[in-house]
Amino acid sequence: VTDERTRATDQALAALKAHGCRMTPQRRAIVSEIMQADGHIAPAELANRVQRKIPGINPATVYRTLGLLDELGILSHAHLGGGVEYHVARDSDHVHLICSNCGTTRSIPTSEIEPVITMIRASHGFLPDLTHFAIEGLCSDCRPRQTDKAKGA
Amino acid sequence: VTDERTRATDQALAALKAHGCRMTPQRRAIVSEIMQADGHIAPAELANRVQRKIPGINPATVYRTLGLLDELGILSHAHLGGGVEYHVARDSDHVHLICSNCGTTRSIPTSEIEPVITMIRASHGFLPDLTHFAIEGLCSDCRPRQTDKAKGA
DNA sequence: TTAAATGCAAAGAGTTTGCACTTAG
DNA sequence: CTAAGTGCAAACTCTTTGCATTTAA
Repeated sequence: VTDERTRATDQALAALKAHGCRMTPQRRAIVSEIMQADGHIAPAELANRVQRKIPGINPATVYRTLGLLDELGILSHAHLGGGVEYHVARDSDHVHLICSNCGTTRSIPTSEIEPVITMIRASHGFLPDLTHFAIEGLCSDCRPRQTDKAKGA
Repeated sequence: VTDERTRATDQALAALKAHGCRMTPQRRAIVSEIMQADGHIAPAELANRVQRKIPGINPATVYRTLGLLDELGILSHAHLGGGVEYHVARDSDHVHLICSNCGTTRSIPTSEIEPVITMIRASHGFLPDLTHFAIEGLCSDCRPRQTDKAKGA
């Protein structure tokens, strides 16, 4: 896993370079840190983590870098429960299911809900990007059992 | 429509009263205003509207009243694109589709995506509440035509 | 060298909170 | 009367922006 992330970091830095951006220690730290993040991370939290490694770094720099990486298509952002979170763009093919009761988050690959997308597109002409917003609901542990049979009452 | 909303306002006020809350001009204005709102409204926007009618009213009062109504189950909130929005709880059986290109918002009744809910529940044991988060995507106007045939390329 | 990038500090939006004052019941 | 409700002001979180300074190339 470490290797993958190191490589992802290098690729992102290379992409920045290719775009004519300069290579600063701050950017290296920010990019490295977001690659370490497990899936997605809120900007403020990322700023905290980076600051632990590069004490002097300013939140504004983190925000600017995130925005830049988003524009370049290296990162994407999604609206999860607690606000916006960033993630590696190529890792965006999964949907977040958040349990409104216990707060547990699960990810499922977009492919598994492909039929959902097809269905909404067919009936409403709308092509949903289900990765952009989380889906809240009740996980199997928190869901009352009878829901299987009687969903109404 | 006016009648319906007047009645909804009265019902909400009655519910507050039944809960032992006092009836103040501020509350009357806030409840009335949210019933006038078309579907859902952001707290800050609601505060603005109410302030136009009761000039002296304070945003804090609006936020407190919204929280109260949410706790009582009269209102619910959903995470749409621009943050949290409140709506009448009993009007929550629709899903918001937001076009990421033109910003247009459409609502579709939950019943129309019932199969989606069933599907996710069946395959993942997760009972989604699709009304709680918006679904972003491309509307029929903004969606490239070829998407109908070749969705990959 | 020199334009890009950073740090800083201020501003901003949206929301929450403590506390004294007001007012509904 | 008296506790619930309000207004006010301050604080708070997260984020953005202008500008002087630093620094990568």
